[in-house]
Amino acid sequence: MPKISDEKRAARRTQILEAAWTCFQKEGLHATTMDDIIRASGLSAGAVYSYFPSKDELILAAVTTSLSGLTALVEPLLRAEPAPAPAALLLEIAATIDRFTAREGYDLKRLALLGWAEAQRNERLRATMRGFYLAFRERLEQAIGRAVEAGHLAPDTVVRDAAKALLALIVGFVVQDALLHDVEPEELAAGLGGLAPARAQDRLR
Amino acid sequence: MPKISDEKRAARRTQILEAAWTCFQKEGLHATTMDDIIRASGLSAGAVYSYFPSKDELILAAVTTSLSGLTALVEPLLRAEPAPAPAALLLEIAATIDRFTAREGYDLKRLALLGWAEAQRNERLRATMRGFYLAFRERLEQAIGRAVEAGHLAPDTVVRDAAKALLALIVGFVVQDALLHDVEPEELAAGLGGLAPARAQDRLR
Amino acid sequence: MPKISDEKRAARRTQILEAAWTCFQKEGLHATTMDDIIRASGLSAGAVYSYFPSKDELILAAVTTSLSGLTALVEPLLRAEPAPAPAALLLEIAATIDRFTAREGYDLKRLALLGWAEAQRNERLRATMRGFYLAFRERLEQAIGRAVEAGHLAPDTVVRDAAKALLALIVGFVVQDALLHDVEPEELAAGLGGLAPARAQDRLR
Amino acid sequence: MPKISDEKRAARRTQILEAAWTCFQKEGLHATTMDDIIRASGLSAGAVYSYFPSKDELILAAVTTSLSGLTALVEPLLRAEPAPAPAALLLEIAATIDRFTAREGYDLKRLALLGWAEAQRNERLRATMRGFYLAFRERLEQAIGRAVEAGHLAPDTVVRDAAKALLALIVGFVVQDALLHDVEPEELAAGLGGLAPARAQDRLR
DNA sequence: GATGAATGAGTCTTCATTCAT
DNA sequence: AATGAATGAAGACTCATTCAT
Repeated sequence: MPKISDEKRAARRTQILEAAWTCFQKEGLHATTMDDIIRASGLSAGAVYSYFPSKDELILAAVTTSLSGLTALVEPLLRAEPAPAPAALLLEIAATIDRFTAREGYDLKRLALLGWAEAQRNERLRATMRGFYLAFRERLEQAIGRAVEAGHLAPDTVVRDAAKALLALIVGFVVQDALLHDVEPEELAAGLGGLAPARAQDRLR
Repeated sequence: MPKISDEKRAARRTQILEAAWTCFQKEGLHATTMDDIIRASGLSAGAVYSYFPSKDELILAAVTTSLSGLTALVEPLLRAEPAPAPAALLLEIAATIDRFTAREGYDLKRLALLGWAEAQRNERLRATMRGFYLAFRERLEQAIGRAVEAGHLAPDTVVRDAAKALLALIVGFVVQDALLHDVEPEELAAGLGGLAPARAQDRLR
Repeated sequence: MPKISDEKRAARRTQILEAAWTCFQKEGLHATTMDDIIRASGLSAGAVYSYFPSKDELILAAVTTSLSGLTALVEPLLRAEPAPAPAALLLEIAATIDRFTAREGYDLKRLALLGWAEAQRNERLRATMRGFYLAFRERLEQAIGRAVEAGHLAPDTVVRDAAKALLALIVGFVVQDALLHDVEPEELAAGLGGLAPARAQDRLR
Repeated sequence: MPKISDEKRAARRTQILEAAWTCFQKEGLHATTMDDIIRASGLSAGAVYSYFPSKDELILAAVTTSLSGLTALVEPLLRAEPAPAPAALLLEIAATIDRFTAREGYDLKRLALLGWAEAQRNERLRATMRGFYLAFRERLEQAIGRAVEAGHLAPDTVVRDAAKALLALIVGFVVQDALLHDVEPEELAAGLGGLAPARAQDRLR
């Protein structure tokens, strides 16, 4: 019988995670010290360590949680009926990321950049992100398949390739906006439309 | 006269930079210690510090140099005559990045991810990268303008938006391949073609 | 509750300060490394740094504390009733400094010399010492004023000038004894008496 | 047969010494790096090291030279005929120090403070300074003896004690002015006069 | 003789983590 | 269970001195 209830434990976890999240995107993953997080969380060092055994674990949890949150938000868009055209889907997803990002104190885009960099040297983080992005791309593939069925795309579309391009557009939007702060979801979607070949013979393959 | 010749100075600089470059992408920017770089360069601490006054400066130089190298490689593609269609241009650029990356010991994609993350908290790096990407996007705009003139794209194409989308595709390719290692330039280009709307009314705007 | 009591905190602070004090006068301010002080204090690096955020701060604290200690000792002499003649006051002050200095392990005179040198390039230390010496000289002025009233000195004595001369004698005693180790308070006081002009016309002004 | 003449060698030595002197009093003995001195001297590292084998040697030479320069200046005052009263002598010496100090770029007082501090841990410097101050005090004794003979002081004056007091006044003036910047030679001399006992029974001994 | 690039031991300081209370 | 003081291994950087050219 734990002295504190499970709900309280979960609340504490969230409290710490949000503190970490805030610190991470303000200072970066490495420049953030455990002391920063401890102070921001309002708990003691011991308390924080009883929830997360190491800084790496905290990083992993922060990134994973934020990824999950994003998934939950984007998922409905992928299921939308009737199936949207890719440009419309891109618009919705980018706009959702923007909205999510705008939440006070949290900048998902920044955290994404930090996570990608960290994944280069953190085995577990890399595996986790890999899994997430593969799953996400699969969902994109399905959505594109439905767009083909809906007649938005040509029947001979290679959905796997199209999903890769669409994922590139999405993460590329995140990077570009994080660095340049001048990309609107609408511009991106319009831009994709603009890149469509005017002549059939210009289509590759 | 122990005053070292300019070439020798430049050679030493490159020697250090390559050591840093290698270490950075193997370990990440922060996990790499100056001692790592010093040992990898084969010089002494003092010598390294006489060429680069701080680790930050070394990071900046490493990222800047790699960015410049890439620019030099991509530039000819942007000038190609006759103007290529966007998908073809994307293919060429992605393939060039791949080839550049494949150079022994250097993985440009990784370094790019690390640089973006670092730019979040390094003022000077951010400014430098910002300048680079803005300039690069402008070149993309010009190339797209020429593609319009060549009849590859519709006359009413908003080149600015199209350039944003194209840049997103390129950096998105870098991220996706760095994380998933399963994206080929050809697939990306084909995917872009596949995303082209089958029906006119699906084009945004 | 590992929250340490205030007394314990103060005791630790003193412990570190005494370690620093000892090291400083044995090795000088700059030749003393933080590691010397850390080892002498019996604590860890982190512990020492949690009490004093930098070496400079430790130097400042060491000098300030020793200055305060001296002030506390000398203050009663300045208030003595009836007001002593200057030579007697000088004797008492010098003897007090000697006694303070003789405390095991601490040589106030040495620390004073080191502090003066350091004050040349440490802004805050300079300001602190300046404040201390100005206040001390003011107290000397008051004591001299009372000596005039007591009839020890001529009514037309310029107390401000006399205080400057008296302060010079005191700090000059410190320097001379630190360098030559052959000056007794009694000799100094007698010497001041001996310097008194035998003829009225020899008095300046 | 040396490649460069003796005069040139001496000139180089002076050039280095003056550079060192300037740096030392601007930055302090320890904060001054050999590189500072090397750059200020306009010579190469090797050249400087061929004249002074170590930084300590340079410190010793700088202090010694400045002490000698001062001696040369003060010596005539000590020989003055007819023998001056102590207050007058003090005035002259303090004024000379002030004038010497005012020479562009050189602040003898600062250097004196730095030298005293350094002497605490530099055996050779300590010995050198000790010798200088002992000799200087002896010269003061002689001057005071002559003041007694001239009738400025009482015949029973203990010249040795009086010399100690006079030396204290002089070095105390240096310290006080270096720290507070508000002591004029005239005030000091007048102050000494003011401290003379109004009543015979106040004289110690 | 002269040069100044190179050396590398040594400095101050930080910070993830632990554990006595 | 909780606290936060303490640990100590590293890390970035400096600088007196040397020596190949």
